[in-house]
Amino acid sequence: MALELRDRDTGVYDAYKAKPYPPHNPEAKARPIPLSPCNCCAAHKKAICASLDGTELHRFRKLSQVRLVKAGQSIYRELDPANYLYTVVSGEARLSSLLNDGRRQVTDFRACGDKLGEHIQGYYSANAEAITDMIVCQIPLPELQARMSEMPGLRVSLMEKMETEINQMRSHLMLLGRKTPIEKVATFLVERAKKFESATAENTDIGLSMSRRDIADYLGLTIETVSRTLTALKTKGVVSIPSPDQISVLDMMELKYLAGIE
Amino acid sequence: MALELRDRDTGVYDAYKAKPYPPHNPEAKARPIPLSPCNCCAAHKKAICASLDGTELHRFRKLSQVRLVKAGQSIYRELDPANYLYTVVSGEARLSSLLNDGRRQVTDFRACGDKLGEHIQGYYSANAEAITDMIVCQIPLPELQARMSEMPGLRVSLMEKMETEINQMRSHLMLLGRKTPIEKVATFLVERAKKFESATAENTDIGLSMSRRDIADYLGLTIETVSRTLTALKTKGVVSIPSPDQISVLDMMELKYLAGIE
DNA sequence: CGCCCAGTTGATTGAGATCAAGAGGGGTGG
DNA sequence: CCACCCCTCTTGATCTCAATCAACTGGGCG
Repeated sequence: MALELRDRDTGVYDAYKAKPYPPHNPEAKARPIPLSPCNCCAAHKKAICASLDGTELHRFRKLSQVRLVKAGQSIYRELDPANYLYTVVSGEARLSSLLNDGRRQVTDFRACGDKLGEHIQGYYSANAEAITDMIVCQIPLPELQARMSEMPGLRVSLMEKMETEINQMRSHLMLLGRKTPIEKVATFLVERAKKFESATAENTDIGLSMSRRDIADYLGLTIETVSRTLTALKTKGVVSIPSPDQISVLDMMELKYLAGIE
Repeated sequence: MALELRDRDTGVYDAYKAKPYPPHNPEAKARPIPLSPCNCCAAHKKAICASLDGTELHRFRKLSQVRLVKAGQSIYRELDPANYLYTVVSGEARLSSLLNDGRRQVTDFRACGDKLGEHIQGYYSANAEAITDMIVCQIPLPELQARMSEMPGLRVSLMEKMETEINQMRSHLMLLGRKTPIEKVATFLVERAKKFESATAENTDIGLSMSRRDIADYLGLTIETVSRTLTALKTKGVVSIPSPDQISVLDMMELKYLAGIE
């Protein structure tokens, strides 16, 4: 019968065992940075602290710490005690979960203004790793709780972030469950172009800070399929690929069509 | 080349076109029910209103309406203006999204005490349909907003619901992106057993209110694969299937193992 | 200079989708 | 009450596309 209850120890996913993801390195994970005011922070306007002003912001700033995380380092791991809520100031992070045998699902990429630190019952519910050098701003969770009681706006803006997150996850579920590889890759490129379009004036160049493996694990594909699909898009004249981490969209309409615009 | 940019109009998903999902029926969608106190509501302890007491609860009750929705009817549709937040009192609902060509992703099933009504910028972000006869409690969103400002506990418990939701969605992403059909079905059964175990004393009977198509669209599979996988589990002696909507778990340890306990 | 690793490309395989047919069960109407 | 239909679920046969296996390329770095 085609559909057997295959033993999961038979090495189906040997590729993952052969090349494990880099180990956790808690000591080296973060470097403190001197205090500087929030209102000149690159992430301030997009982050939860945007809802604060004047003295509130100042008090909030004193509770938080800015840290540098180098590319490849872990910010926190699944099942670590959750001590902080993080805001990405610069750089990009990858959120992921693992199965016992090493299969990985990347659940999101987080950039400037995004938060990090989803947790459940006091423990982080995913792995967060820097995929570029990063600056993050961390605030201890107990302090945040206290601040939220005093400043309802803080809780409101955190809730809004969560609503956005839920809606993004919903389309990600659709992507993983029902889209074809071409639709997946096209959707990924369109979303990425959208996320960063405000930054770069009018060009549709997309920077990929993450590896093909990261993209594959985000889209529920293999690296080979991601690579082949990008080549197919290039062949069709929809994109050009100056370098592996640089995609230039030549035909955004077509790309959106291929993405299956919802 | 195997990986072509296939035209999405070529009828790949004809099965969906041939049997469209039932149309929306806004008039018949809900029937008001006489007022009764919240503290005898089946969902009260699990729902967001659990954080209220005494006069607060009474005021809250007067703002909300209880309605009966028959199996198969729509509660709201994606892109409808979002007017209410719902709490499921009894029965079960299905949340889903559609692609243009009819492919469907079921994002969640909601039962007693769960909320309904995720929205973005004033519009519902998914379809909610009753899969059994249901009783739901609806509160107008503007009223809820106002109440939340006065009663912070309400906002806190709504946030907690959202956190739970995000964590469930994360494991759903892992399931859709990286799990095999057996793992998907086993996970679904384990989760379902967990969700309803408190209700039924000690037996591990699982009631399936939803069709095979619903399960397939939830797990990112076809109905055939769901059916075959259930049969495989039965053949292996892990479950018995007294009737299509009734699963009895004979070996919960094995089922959890097959689910790839995260 | 040559190693190493990420990415690409090619060949083959196999799991799950698709296509097709049969079984069971509930509801309706004669 | 039974016969028929309809619809869902199951089971079987076949096919296809993405995974797997494998080889090659090129750029960065010691």
